Amino acid sequence: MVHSEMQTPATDRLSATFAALADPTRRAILARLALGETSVSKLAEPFAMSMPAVSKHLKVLERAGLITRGRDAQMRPCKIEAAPLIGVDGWLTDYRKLWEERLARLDDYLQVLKAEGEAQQNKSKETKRGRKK
Amino acid sequence: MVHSEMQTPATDRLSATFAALADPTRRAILARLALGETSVSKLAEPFAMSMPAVSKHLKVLERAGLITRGRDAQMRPCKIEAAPLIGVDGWLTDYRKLWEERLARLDDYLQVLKAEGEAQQNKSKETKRGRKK
DNA sequence: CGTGTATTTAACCACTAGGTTATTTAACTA
DNA sequence: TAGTTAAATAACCTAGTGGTTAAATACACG
Repeated sequence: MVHSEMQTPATDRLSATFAALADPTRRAILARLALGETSVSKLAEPFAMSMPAVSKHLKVLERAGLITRGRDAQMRPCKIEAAPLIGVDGWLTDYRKLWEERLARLDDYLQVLKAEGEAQQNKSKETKRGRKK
Repeated sequence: MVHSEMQTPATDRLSATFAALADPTRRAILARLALGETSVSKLAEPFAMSMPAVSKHLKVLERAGLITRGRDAQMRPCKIEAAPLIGVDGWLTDYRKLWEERLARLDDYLQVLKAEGEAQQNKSKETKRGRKK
């Protein structure tokens, strides 16, 4: 029962998107591309790294669907694609209430204190440790 | 001549957040924690992996600030933290116009977005050759 | 043709990431 | 004191990532 099976690290779309965005160089490239299509050389200019390194970053972005590449003579103009970002936005939607609720609670703090006995939320409340706040 | 200088992999906050979110197991853990605090064992239950593996995932989430851990007897209840997600939301804001413009132009694009969600479409329409400038 | 330009690919290296099993720490319980 | 439970740490393995330099590919032009 050894570990003869290794799983693919990030095959799904969302994982690929997040992984691609997890690098500051790639995010800078996207920021540049948000202004318009550009060649690879132009993209590489601001960075203190070799062209092959940039080329690899572009490949990661392309495989994540965050950019597409065309052809203009020797140049391969890169264009940003919004679809994966929409995916991130959608994923984030499920968690927005997390901080929006918290802000709302700050506003209604007095009422919360008042309505302490009112049991509207029946989430896991069984761990009764004396946690004073 | 040699390459004895290695760049920081992902020290900044946003990179750490994206890197933490780039794993389906960790996103599942976050989804579970969005419902309320839970112990590590409870978190590990749905996954076909060992506890140390889950523990490592939790450490990644913690270092990204996405969770905090308390203490309740032997258990270390994990709690989701919204701050890094707000950071992602803020970063995304700069790119929202990218697809909102597009939505304004093609309003049936909404249906495409709704219909997909898992489909990886490599549409090769609109590959217009750039011709000479 | 050959030459210059733009970009990718190949081969390599150090380090990281995600998993395992085995061991250790920490806190409750009898 | 020992025993049990919850979780973390240690040591290890394999594959992936981010960078390098050197060579290969693709295209335009004289």
